[in-house]
Order: sequence, then structure tokens, then C-alpha cells
Amino acid sequence: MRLYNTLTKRKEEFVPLHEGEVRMYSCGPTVYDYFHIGNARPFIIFDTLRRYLEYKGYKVLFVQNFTDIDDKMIKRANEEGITVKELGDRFINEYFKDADALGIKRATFHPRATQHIGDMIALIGKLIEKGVAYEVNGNVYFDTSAFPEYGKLSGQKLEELEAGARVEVEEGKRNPMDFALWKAQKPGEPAWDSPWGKGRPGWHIECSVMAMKYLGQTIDIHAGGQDLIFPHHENEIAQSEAATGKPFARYWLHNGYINVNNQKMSKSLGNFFTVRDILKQFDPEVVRFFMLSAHYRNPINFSEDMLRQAQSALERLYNCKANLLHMMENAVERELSEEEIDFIQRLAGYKVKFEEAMDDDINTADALAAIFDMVRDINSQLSASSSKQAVERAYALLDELTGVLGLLRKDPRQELDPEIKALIEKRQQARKEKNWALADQIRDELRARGIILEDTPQGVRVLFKHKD
RNA sequence: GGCGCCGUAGCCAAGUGGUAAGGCAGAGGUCUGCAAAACCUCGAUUCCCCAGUUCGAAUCUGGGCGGCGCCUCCA
Repeated sequence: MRLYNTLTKRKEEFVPLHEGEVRMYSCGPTVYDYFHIGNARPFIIFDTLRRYLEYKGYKVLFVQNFTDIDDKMIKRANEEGITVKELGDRFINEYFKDADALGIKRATFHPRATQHIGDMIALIGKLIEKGVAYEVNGNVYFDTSAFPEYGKLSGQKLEELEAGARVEVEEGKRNPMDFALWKAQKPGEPAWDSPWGKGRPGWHIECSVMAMKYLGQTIDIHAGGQDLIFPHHENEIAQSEAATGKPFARYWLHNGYINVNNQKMSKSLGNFFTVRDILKQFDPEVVRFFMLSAHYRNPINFSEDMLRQAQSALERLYNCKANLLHMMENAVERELSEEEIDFIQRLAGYKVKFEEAMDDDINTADALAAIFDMVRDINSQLSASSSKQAVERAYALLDELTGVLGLLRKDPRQELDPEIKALIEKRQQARKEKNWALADQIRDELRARGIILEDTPQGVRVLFKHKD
């Protein structure tokens, strides 16, 4: 598999450090609010990468943190009149509700920053010992000039960064690009004891600490949004590598933004849509499909119209799944025909195409194209008279490949309540008697209730309309 | 000022040297009591523009136009 590595600006063959095992870390949310759909992109994309690595047989250790202490947390907690801890508890809970809905698997570990303060203090102490960090009035800063490779991830040179710096130089910093590892307590802020007095950790140190604690000093994959390249990930590299003398992460993956009217969606611009709100109107899998319909490094424009397109496309896949399930209940056990043998051979081809796409830097758009090719073939090849074996093979592959993408997780068949069943029976009777007026009336009635009836050669097929 | 990305049919989107995937929308047809679903057919002689390299370029090089991002919290 090849992955685009931000560090080298190239696609590289992915080879994990430990055979058969992948250790990856992805920057998680700051839990001060519901997350928006721009935040959802890396969650969905890197969940998909994780699923694909597992599909390929790797054991994946996946860590995604929660940032539960920083300026935004403190500000919001004050506004709400609750503690930072209470705020964090609440939105971690809300995070899981939305993430679960989107089919994002739980990470192996979901560490919280505030539960690793001791480890952070230890790492900061080590950096001071090594002479790459210094303390001023209870604040500790990382000395960027002491780390010659600073800027290697973002492709920036220290002097250029400084020239363009819009940062106000904080009192006590030796260098404008130096960043806080530890912040002295200000009145009213939560604080922890440390060798430099009461205070709290800077943002960047948490990811270094939690990544190394759970995954070791050198991890395979570190992922996040493009806006984290600088300064967050740059700083993580500086801290971690200055402390250990070893490469911190071997492959750095960054997803592109979600735009609204071609502008980056962000909290500060106010042009964001929370996942919570979108899910009132759309099925979560529609959101997931939308994210996967473009390559993860390209920007994608978000709009309701795009979601509707995704919804229609997803429905095509669900129709295929529903058809196969329906056929499986009716298909006959018999020898495969020559045609069916050819068909099964073609199935293997779609699987190869799918894997080639995913192996090429997680090209989910191309992988979906392979699935759509397969769906067309299934639809034209299989019918009521197909052999059960052929139908089952097709179903198994569709289920397997869409499963890697986290799609088609629902069973389109649902228990019907007796009233609906009775209506369908009544309609069947009417159809037998060629009472088309009554039959159509019942069909319309059910449609209004979100139940779609299709008359197939094998009997009535019941579909449930997705939210829209 | 530094670093970087993008511009492919009405819309979305792969493809990055060998002659334009896939999806949505639309048109016609087949099937159907009518539908729905599905299937078949139709859509870029062409990939923002210009020049160059090449037997050959959407794909490489140079220039231009247009859009966007990072360099500050941000997925």
C-alpha cells in the first residue's frame, strides 16, 4: 500500500515498523462543543484507513485523544457555569453519539489530556534537562533554535516563519517561534502542581505524550487535518524527537478541508454545520458516503445538494443489497451455470480493483467506482432464477467491500408491524382481483408513511425510504 | 514576503505520459396492470488559456488567468 507522506511530500510504500502491526495516532477533538462536519472528515477518513488496514490483516493499535484542557475549554466552561471537567465529560459523551452514528469505530485507546498531566510534566522536565526548553516565570517554552530540523514537516525555514510571524511576542520568549509546553496558572483557571509552579500543559505536548505512551517512541502513522501541520504537528515532532532522539512518526497523513462556498469551514468563520444538525435531515451513512466520494487530500465543497447526490448514490447501493437479500430467500440450490462461473470470476476482478484503489493512498472515490461496477454487474446478471451460490457470493463480496468503507451497515429488511402487513396482504388480494384502483391507493398510502412497495417476480419487496 | 493546493461533462468526481472511470441529474427505450427498482442506449473529439518537450500530454516543463489554504486557535 502506498500512502502520501506529508513529511517527504511523496507517496511512499507503507511498511510498518513491527511486522503485521500498525500503530497509528490521530488528533481528536477538543471537547467543548458538538463537532462539525469539517471535524468529521478526518474521523471518517482515518477510521476507513484503520478498517482497511484491518481488512488487510494488520493488527491496528489506534489512538485518538480528547483535548479536554485548553483556552477554549476554560472559556466555554466559564460561560456555562460548569467545571472544565464537567464540560469535557459532557462533550466526550456527545462525541461518541455522533461518531457511533457515523460508523466510526472506537479507537483502541481514547486518552484524555487531563489524565496524563504527570507524563507531560515528566517529558517537559526531560526537555529542560536536555537544554531544549526553558522556564520563565512559571511558563516553560520549547527552544525552537535548539532543534535544527524545526520546520521539516511544513517545509518552512525558521527564519521565514519568523519573518511572516503574526504572533505577538510573548514576554519572556527567547524567540518568536518558541511555543509553550507549560503555562503558569492564571486566576480562575484549573491548574496542576509542577516543578515550575501551578499551571497547565500547552496544547502540543499532550499528543506527543499520549502517542508515545500508548504506541511507543516511534509510531507508524500520525494523522490529522491539514491545518494541524503547522504549528501543531511541527511542534509535536520537535518535542518528541528532541526528547527521544528518534523519529516520532514515520508517515504523516493530512486530510483536506471541507469548504462552504469554496471557503474553509471553521468555527471562527462561523460557516459550519454540526453533524448533530445534519443528522436531523440526513442518514449518517449519507454523510459518510459524501466524505468518501472524493479523495481525502482534496478539498470538498459541502452543500445540501451534494448530500442529496450522495443520498441517491447510496440508495443505489442499498437497492442492490436489498435485492440480493430478497434473492437469497428465494434462490434455488443448484449447480452454477457457465455464465455464473464467469460472473464469479468477474467478482474477483472487482475486488482487485477495489484493493488497488485503496492501496493507492486510500483512493476511496476509485474504490467506490469498483463497487458501482460490481453493482451493475450484479443487477444485470442475477435474477430470481439464479443459483443460490452465485447470489451468496455476490452478497458476501458486496458486504465485505462496503464494510471496509463503513457503508451499508443497515439491514434494509425490517420487521413490519401487523397493521402494515395486513395492508400489504389486502393490496395483494386487490391485485389478484385486478382492482388496480384499490391496490394503488394502498401503495400511495404506505408511501406516505415511508414504506415503498415494489412488485417483483418473486413477490412484493418492501423498502424503507431514507430520511430526506 | 515564505510554503503549498486546486481548475476534467449541467452537478460531483477518479485518472498524472499511450489516446477520458464511476456517481447524481436529464433524454429515449425494455420490463411492469400502472409504478418502482433494474437493464440498454445517448453526453467531454476533449480535460482553464498559451507556448514548449515528446512518436504520443488532461497527465511533463515554462508562462498566464481564476479559486483556495497554511505561516495565529482551528480537522
